[in-house]
Amino acid sequence: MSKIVTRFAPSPTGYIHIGNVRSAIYPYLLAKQAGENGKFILRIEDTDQARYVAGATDLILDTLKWLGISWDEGPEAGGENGPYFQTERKSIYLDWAKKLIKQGKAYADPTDPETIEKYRKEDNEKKIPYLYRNHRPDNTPEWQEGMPIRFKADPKPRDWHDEVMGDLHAGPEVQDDIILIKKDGLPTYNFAHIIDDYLMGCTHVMRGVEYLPSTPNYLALYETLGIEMPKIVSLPHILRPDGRKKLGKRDGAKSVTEYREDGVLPEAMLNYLTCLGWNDGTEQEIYPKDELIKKFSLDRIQNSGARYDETKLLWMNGQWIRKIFTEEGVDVLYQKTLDFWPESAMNYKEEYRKEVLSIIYDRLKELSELPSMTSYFFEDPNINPEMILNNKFLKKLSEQELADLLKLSIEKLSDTEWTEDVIQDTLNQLLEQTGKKPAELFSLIRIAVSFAPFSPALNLTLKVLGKDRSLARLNATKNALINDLQ
RNA sequence: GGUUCCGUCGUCUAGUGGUCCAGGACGUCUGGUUCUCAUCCAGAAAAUCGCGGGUUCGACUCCCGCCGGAAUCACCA
Repeated sequence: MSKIVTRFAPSPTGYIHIGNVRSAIYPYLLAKQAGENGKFILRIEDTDQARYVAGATDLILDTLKWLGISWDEGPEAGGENGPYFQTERKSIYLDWAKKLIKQGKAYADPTDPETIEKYRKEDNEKKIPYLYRNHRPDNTPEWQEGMPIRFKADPKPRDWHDEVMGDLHAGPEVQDDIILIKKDGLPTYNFAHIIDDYLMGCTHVMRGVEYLPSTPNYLALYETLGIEMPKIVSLPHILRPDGRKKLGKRDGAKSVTEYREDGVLPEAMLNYLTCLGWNDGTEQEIYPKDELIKKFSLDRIQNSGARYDETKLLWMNGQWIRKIFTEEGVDVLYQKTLDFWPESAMNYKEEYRKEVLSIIYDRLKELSELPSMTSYFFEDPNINPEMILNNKFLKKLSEQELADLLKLSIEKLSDTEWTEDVIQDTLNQLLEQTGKKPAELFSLIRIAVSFAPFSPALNLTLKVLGKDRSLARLNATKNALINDLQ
């Protein structure tokens, strides 16, 4: 198998959001698929000092780690091709640019921004496309610090192959004298990524389709630099839920870590995002990471944009919660829920929290629902007789009748051995004895004990709650009903 | 405006000339699982395959035109 080196090269301008994580996931998957022959590099493109956000790099690292995406080379990991921050590679780019000047393929540009702006305006007014190469100065000075360096374009028709988009073509009119080195001495993305990808041995350049229009310029650069072109992989956009536009921060694209706080599992996130715009041709929906790595393929990446659908992500999260519980057990799932329990749960033993988790897990879509779903297991609920009296199954019964039913239930349950099976037997006997429908008796007991809109199966709820506490709550509710009567 | 890309159920998608009056999943609706909310199971509705022409015995699949949408045209990445 041939070597595969991919990279994710974010700029530290903020958090990673839903719309752009995929350009980290896909290259990671592809590199891992190659096993020993694969390498995934993380490179920080911090050449824009104006947009630089302190702490953004940590945010990026944190997000990738959470998703389970590890890098073979890059910040923290190190590697033989470092440094991995572009600002620390400043002199490398400058050397390459100077070499190009010497060969007459680039030039120092003394033109001030105002003049450039004027050219642009004039061309716009004349309704001709603005191309800087039409305004190329005749005599260019020796380069000195503080002066940008421009590439001397070699405009001609360009054909290339894109692993996702297929065979592509562009005419000379899109090729221009792009800036290689800015006046602050740092390179532009256009130049830096080409040098870095080459030096780092990248075999694939995976990035969003927004770079597709500038690819002809890159092609020209590869050519004059004498660099073998890596495979180009253009990833279609992830679209806003409400339209066809690409999802960006401006449209409220949530950061990936925001979902961590909501209790979305990284497994589900990775699964959902990978399958948004990619599938293996089968009807499978749920893929663990190792399977994603094994099955991922460039040629099955969709070439049109995909609408982001949070509902499906949440569905998938529910699937993953259940999958982890049934396949790996409570303990594994419990470890993932640690940050989500209500405060009151901390007064209880871990074993108890696990018991609670075992009976409510299949109702969870997001882990953040844990507190509202489980609070009555940890603190006594407020007794609210209205909830019983207005219940659709119970409102035809009188308060007296309800109190009597509770009284009888308390008596029977007091003599019951507290296991789920025996509790169920008792409940069944109660049904027979009272002649009530399950909808009536069970609803009554369930509400009396939880005052929650819903709960797990009654026998399990009682079992986990414990005998003393169940009976105490039943009594309290019964008394409240009786007080109401007087 | 120039350039380029894209176009199958509401959404994500399968489909590479006949097995497709188009399959799966999410969502929606209905029913079932001794109470609730979910889960799970069963079922339903939902795509004249953007439109119009060709090619062909036959097209969602190939060709042309049109329309629609998007991206991009920075000393940002």
